[in-house]
Amino acid sequence: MLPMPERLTCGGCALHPLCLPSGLDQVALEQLDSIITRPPPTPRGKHLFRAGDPFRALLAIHTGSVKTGVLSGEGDESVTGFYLPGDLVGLDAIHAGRHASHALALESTSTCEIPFGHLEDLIATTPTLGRRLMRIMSHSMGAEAELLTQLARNTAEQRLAAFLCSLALRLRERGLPDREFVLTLSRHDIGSYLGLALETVSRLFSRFQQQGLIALRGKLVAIKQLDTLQERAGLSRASGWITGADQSPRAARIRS
Amino acid sequence: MLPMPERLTCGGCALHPLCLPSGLDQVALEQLDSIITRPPPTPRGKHLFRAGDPFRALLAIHTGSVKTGVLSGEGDESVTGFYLPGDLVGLDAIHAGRHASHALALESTSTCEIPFGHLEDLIATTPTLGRRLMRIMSHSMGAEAELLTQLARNTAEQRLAAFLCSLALRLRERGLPDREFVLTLSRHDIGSYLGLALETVSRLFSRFQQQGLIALRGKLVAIKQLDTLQERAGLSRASGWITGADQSPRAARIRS
DNA sequence: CGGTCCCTTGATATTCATCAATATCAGTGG
DNA sequence: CCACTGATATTGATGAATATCAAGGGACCG
Repeated sequence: MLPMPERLTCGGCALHPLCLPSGLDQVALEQLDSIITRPPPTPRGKHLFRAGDPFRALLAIHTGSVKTGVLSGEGDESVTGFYLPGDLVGLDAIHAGRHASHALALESTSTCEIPFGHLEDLIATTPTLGRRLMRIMSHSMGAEAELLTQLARNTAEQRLAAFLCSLALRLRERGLPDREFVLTLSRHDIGSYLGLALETVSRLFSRFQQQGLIALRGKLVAIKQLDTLQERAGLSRASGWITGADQSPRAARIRS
Repeated sequence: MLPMPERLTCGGCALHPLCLPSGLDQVALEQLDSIITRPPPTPRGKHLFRAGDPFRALLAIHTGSVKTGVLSGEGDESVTGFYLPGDLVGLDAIHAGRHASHALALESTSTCEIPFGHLEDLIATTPTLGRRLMRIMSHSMGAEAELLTQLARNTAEQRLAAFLCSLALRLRERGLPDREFVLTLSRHDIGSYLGLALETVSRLFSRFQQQGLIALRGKLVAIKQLDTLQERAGLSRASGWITGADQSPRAARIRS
């Protein structure tokens, strides 16, 4: 069985099960293929779109990674999202028909462009597709809410540990190496995403390394003890485990 | 012109322009009416649904207010959402078919129940309705992202000021009194929502009152100087205004 | 009344942002 | 190949914002 040469169809894409086409039948897949285009890859540091740009298409990450963010009055960037292959970028712009945030390639990134007008037409005749998109949006809302409680309630250590755990999980879902990978986000970006100063991120990385939870070489990270990292993230407590001594510096950050 | 007696139809509802039916034609409206039910009001302190419940229907708040939240392992509640009339609750449960959070009535609350299975059927034949729902979800995602950057980057004062401003705005959109209203969320809930201790919320309320920005009598709040409150929220800086001296205690909470 | 819940205010402790100095690395051009 | 340069990362010292601890005051309710 020789592998077929890769074709630019959703059906043949390895990310199929995670991305928009998941669960669609053959007919719907072909319709989707007919409206999707694959622009040339965006090089590292270039914008996919900017705040204020009219919203024309959803972007599915094919390879690479992307951050989204907004600029404050002084020009500081707040990182609001971090996207991996199979993720859909731009969903929050549907409402206003205009992007409220910018998106920037963290490495050379290839995307599938899904013109939204065409997608809406397709949805009108293919309800399955609409259901799929709604589910993705619902999922995305849940993930955002989870991040929100992370930021609101947890210590810096818990946030960073949770970030690493969730990243490892997402990489595994995509069939990518999940115990050793390159952090395409800088320390600064991670801090901005998690609401921490870049120095705090750096210090925590160092601490985790000293404690043998991870190994670091520049932007390359190796997860050594995912279980301990999960405990540090406070996830064990959320599920009601009894893990002996409470590891967290405070019993609870927000008193009840 | 005597007012018609209120009928249980979306077309006759004052919240029409904000809620799901916005922009629908007469036919679609009647279809929507045919699947929506209005259960008896939920009294203050009672649950609309709990975490783990199967997802059956979206709830549109008709009158009253609702908070959503999750429970940590120790039973502490994290408030994740705050809903007013015209808002749709439960969108994040579509994906999993199960509620990840609970919803609790903050006062006697009347809701419109929209069975999701029926709604999906309706959407299959009425694309306008699907578009409307997607826009609502997109809008909701944007709002969540905004809250997220608020929590990640701003001081306690900025968060609380922003909370009050956005609440006033939402009340105005709904045609409700927006300069004087009852806070149905407790100090504890507000703190949990904004990632602050209840004492900090209380202190900030006192400070705002001393400075004449608001007037407080228990849960009753009167907004005295919305413009100053907006400055405190850091919104003026985001839009690039030049307001003279920088009011914030630190130039920027996260260094660039 | 007595109890409970919610709020307010004060004193103290702690996390983490900020300031600052140095180290590392990638790219560029001599 | 090496100096130069700018971006990025690490590490230490300090201070500020805010959580925590503590005590008391109202309001509501049985």
